[in-house]
Amino acid sequence: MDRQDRRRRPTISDVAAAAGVSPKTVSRVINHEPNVRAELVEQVLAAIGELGFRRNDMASTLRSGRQTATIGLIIEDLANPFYSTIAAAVARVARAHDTHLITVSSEEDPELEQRQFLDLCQRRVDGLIIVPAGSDHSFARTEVEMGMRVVFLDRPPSGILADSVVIDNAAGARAGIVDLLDSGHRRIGVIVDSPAIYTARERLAGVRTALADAAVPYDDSLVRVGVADPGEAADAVAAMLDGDDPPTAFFAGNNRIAIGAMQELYRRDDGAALMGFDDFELSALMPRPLTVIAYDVQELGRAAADRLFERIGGDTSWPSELMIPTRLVRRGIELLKS
Amino acid sequence: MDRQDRRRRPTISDVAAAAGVSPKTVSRVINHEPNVRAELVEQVLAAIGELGFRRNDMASTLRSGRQTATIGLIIEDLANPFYSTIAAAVARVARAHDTHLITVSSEEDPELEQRQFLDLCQRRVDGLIIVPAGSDHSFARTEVEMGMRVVFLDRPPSGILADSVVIDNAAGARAGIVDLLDSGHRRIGVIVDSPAIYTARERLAGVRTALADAAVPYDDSLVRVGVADPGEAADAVAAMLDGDDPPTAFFAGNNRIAIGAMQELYRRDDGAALMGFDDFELSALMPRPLTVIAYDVQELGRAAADRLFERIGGDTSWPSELMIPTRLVRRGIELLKS
DNA sequence: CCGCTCTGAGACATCGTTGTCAAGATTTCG
DNA sequence: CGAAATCTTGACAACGATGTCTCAGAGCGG
Repeated sequence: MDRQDRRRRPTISDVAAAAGVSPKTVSRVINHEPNVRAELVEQVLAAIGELGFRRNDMASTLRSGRQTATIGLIIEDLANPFYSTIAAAVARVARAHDTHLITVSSEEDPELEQRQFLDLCQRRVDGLIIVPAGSDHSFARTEVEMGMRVVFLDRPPSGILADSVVIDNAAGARAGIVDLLDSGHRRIGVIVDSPAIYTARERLAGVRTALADAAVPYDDSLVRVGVADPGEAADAVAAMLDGDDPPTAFFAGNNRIAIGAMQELYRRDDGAALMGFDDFELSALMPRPLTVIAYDVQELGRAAADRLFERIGGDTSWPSELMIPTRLVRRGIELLKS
Repeated sequence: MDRQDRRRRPTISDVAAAAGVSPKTVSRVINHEPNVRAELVEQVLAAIGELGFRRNDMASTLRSGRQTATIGLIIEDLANPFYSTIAAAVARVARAHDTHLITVSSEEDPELEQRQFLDLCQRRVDGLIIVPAGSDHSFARTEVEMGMRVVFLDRPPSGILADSVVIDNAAGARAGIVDLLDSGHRRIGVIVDSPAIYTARERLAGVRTALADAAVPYDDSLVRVGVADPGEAADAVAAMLDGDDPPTAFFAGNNRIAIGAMQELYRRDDGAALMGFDDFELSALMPRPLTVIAYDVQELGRAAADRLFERIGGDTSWPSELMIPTRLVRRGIELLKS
């Protein structure tokens, strides 16, 4: 058996010839158009089976001007559970619309993000969901003007007017702080990521609102921004605990920070309360159970995909920003007193 | 601002008109073909920028007969970390080949799997990686004959001759049993999934080989097949422990079984040794650390993608079956003596 | 100054499919 | 029974891009 001799793929014309009809009639049959004699339908179907014909979707799309039934998703890294959960949710919605999903990773590189975006536009996807890596998306403007639908996920767009679906970061952070205040804490150490990051900014804003509402003074020595990894978070916790009038509770602005903070508290066997933001796989299994501001990651992806398909379906209303609510998940804070 | 008036997407002819050249010349410019006067190149590029032209890849592919620079991946469920890890690995390889990846879920439904497969063929992807859900893939034969490259992942194909990349299940299971035997265990309870499943079959075969090599009789009362979930696994463990001459060690054929077995042993505070197959996120954090036969899931995806791109690159050699080795990861079995 | 090669540019056909239109065949119904 | 309505079918062009071919003009040797 010679594995080289691959038959040429039969075209609609080959089928037509085999069935003794015109190409157009074959087209009618494969598209289930009415008004074809039953006998001819049989012949055509037989020829299709015989030859193993399969319509070339690209040619079909080109000619008919129909949608490509493909959408794109640009995320930072598919190996990250946060993003793979989103991808799965988007894929599920896409399938419900008989649409395929092309997922690409931007690897947090704004330049790559832009290349991937334009690439997918060249493929004429019907729409794009993008978790922004860069901070300027004006490059997308031309495409949007020419009909590309774009939904921004987890972070709002900049330099362009478009739909977005984000978590209600401010409200979540606020609720977390309020909960700590309700437990009687007055000195709360706040550790967040760089304010260059949208989510960090929003969460810090929520913290300030909660403190202001409770008339608790905002103490700069109890706030540390720009913390990027667990190690730095641990250091920040240590520094605050070693200061005068140390905090009795900590608010960790994301899960990496929560892990670092937890480690330091655990190491010192310090009983301070800890509130995290972002739930994660292992949070229930940390050395001490961790109470967090959680949200439904699937919902995030689903909502963005739903919005995108509304657009694809013809919705031309003004761009909207949809906020996914957060909820406080309490996990045995009492254990922290041990 | 009227959000309805989306400009028609400019075509190569529009650019040609704007630049005062022929469409072919525009084509030459965007494809970096030689022999175009520098002055004209400038004009064309200016017109492209002006109009926001972006080549229609579908039309380009259709005419030139080039590849679509897209591959497909059919998995069971993207939300499952095993599959998302594979998807990420495949995507990485694809990107290195400037190729996009369409990932679809078969949801373990053989019929859906077939539909998805044919769908992707219609899109003329350059190749497909498939984690088989069904047990007969002869439907793929026609496509393969007509040039579609297909690589089977994690399970070999049936009803068709094609490349596959699988884990060395038999050798892994064998190594696990040998390890238990070396620790002095002679009565080993074996619990595996349904033999209808390739991996379960292979693993059981590996177990038998190891026992035979060590001249340990194969005791039917110590083997339970067709165990599908943790609950059943726990029951199986219980039944064996309650029997005459109970096992001193257990071999769990997959991670769900390991979890169930672990729960039952923990519940009874039974000190029997436990060996799992498949590593998983939490295995280091189980009530007791779990020793497992592990393998590199990323490597699995990477190897399959590499094979696929070899094929796409023109390799027409006889189909191969590549085996990914396993390794034994020991995690404080001594703790089990507690 | 002639014939030659080589370069740069466009005309045209074509990839595989489908929208449009027109023509012949058939049915319907007054 | 004949005109109108309907059904079937195919010819043709076109979607947007590019491969092939042709041709005008530049450059060059003798």
